[in-house]
Amino acid sequence: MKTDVRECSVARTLELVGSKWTLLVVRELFLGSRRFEEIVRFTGGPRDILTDRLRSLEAHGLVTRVQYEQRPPRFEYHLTELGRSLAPIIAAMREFGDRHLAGEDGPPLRFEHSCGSEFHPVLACKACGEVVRSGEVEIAEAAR
Amino acid sequence: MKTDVRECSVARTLELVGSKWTLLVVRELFLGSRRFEEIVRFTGGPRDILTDRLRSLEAHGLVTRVQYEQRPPRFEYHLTELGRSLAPIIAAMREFGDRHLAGEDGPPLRFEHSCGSEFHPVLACKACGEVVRSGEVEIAEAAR
DNA sequence: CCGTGTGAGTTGGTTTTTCCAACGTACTCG
DNA sequence: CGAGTACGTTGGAAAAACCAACTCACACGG
Repeated sequence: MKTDVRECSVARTLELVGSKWTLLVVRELFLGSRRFEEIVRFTGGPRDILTDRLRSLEAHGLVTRVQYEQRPPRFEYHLTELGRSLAPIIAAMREFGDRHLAGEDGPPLRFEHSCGSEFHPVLACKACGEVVRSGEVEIAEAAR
Repeated sequence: MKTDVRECSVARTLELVGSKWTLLVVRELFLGSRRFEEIVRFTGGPRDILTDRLRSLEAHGLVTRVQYEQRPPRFEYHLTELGRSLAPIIAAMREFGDRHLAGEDGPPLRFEHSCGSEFHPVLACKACGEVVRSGEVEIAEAAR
């Protein structure tokens, strides 16, 4: 049996953020959580796994761990520039969830854009600048 | 210890597509694979797990399993409309991978926006429609 | 009509991950 | 002093993933 695994950007990205809890950690950091206890509380993930995910994100340069207190030693987690560039992935998931798996309660956190109104992230097409809705993006070509 | 897990669209989306191999199966279907053996070959995933993922995607209405031959029984997998609306998620992951984890080979997946040009996702503010740059989004209120 | 091949799984057993509760450490506060 | 908080680590159980081999149903070549 020939095994002809496709090397692609999607697979490579999933290697960084594809394991359980990782993207929830990232979401939590986007939502403004900085401390370990917050991440535990708001994701609901096991502490040891979350530790592991944070270390892994750190190792890949998506997150920095900063000591903000020496006595006792306390740390904060921040997304790096690279980590923040995961925003479209989180945004696309939010969009999908909002549209197709909506709960009654709205988004748990409110962001504000510099335009003054509440920020709801959506994906836009870089070429035309238009906001993209589900169904407007199609596969163009199957490059086998 | 209070456990105040955040119910959000990201978490709900991850419940559908967050387990290992699922998004690679979806990518494969976007790339035009239809048959089980193709999915096995191109994702490299274990057959039993891939079976499980396909059943799960089917159960959630993201994929349909169609018999295209009775003797011997053979099946095809197709993304449903709902499944195709995962495109922005896959696109965002591809974009991240292309930009930051690039291999030599170009992007295997080409998406097309309805405007006609190749789709590269960027983040925009839903309210004003403007493309967002880092630092333009602030937390308005922590709704914990 | 026999042996080989293909497609789509299923099975049994091993390995790897995850999960959970409890513990440790290093403080602060009353 | 005792309780509480923050940030983990540990050990063992449970769940998930992995793998090779097997099944079934047929098709095809010799």
